[in-house]
Amino acid sequence: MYTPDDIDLKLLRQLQKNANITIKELANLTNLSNTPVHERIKKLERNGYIKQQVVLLNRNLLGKKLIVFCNVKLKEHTKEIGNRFVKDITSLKQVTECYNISGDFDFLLKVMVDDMEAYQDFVLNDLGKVKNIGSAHSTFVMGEIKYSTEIPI
Amino acid sequence: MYTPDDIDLKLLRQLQKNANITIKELANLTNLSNTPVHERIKKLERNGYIKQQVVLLNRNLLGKKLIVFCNVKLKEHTKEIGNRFVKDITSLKQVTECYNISGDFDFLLKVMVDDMEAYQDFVLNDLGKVKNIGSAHSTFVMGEIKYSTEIPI
DNA sequence: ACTGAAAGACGTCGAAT
DNA sequence: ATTCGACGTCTTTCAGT
Repeated sequence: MYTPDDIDLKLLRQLQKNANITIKELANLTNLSNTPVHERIKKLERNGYIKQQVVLLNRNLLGKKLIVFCNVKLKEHTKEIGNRFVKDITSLKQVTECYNISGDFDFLLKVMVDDMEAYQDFVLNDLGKVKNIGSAHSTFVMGEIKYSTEIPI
Repeated sequence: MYTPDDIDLKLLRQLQKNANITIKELANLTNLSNTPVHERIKKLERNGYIKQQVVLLNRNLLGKKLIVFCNVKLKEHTKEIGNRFVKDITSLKQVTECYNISGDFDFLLKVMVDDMEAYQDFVLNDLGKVKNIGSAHSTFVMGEIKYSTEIPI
């Protein structure tokens, strides 16, 4: 098992802020030359520390004005029913995040849609088709204060 | 104001899945040559549709085993107190997301830490220093079912 | 607005230390 | 494990349609 050292962590911190940065710039920041920087990044990728490289889009410009956190409780808590729910919910593209949580509810969904009408449609046509949902409670996002994909390292 | 057409949307869908894809590959997918693909991407960047290019890291490998959703209610709801809270909370690196929400609480924080001990430390030393918090309720993540940065377009 | 090709920059690899 | 240098590929630009 591979453990990143301080230089690796420095590279990861830079890359999760801006993946466009060139190897040459990273080499300057770490006082190394291209090759070791390149090899370190490849090693971090091979070992699963770097999962993916993506662009982040502006959801408002693309019409996705509404985020809703939807708390869901299942009717029963058997393994089969849980697995089925996970499979169904994962396939819904409006559900960008889903967590199994502690407390009064079983799952927390982050749902991204155009507007309130689209959310109503989501609840009726998408969530409505998912079996064994006992209850659901929606919390509406009025303002996005902070959104970061950075892991605090 | 610029509005993306179907080809632009196709490019955006690809790029938010994988920003490593080459312009040549995107050109093949859209039956275009390099130049228009390159120009379209630059235009989408200039117009703010593409905000950022980042790598996504594996939080578990980096020791961030615990995510907590923390619901916060302020003591008072004046503009000054709200602004101050936003400023304070935004500066905390463990708070990766923060939303102003409807319902019994005012804000929902997504907090990422190593473990329960680190969360206790966060609540006492970081959240504890933020003024005007009336009450806070923590929901612990037991399992991450889905996490995607993709905007559903 | 797109094609095709040319120029330049960058990622990538091998030899050497 | 790092440096240097060379090669190949991709981004980027430009003339032409």
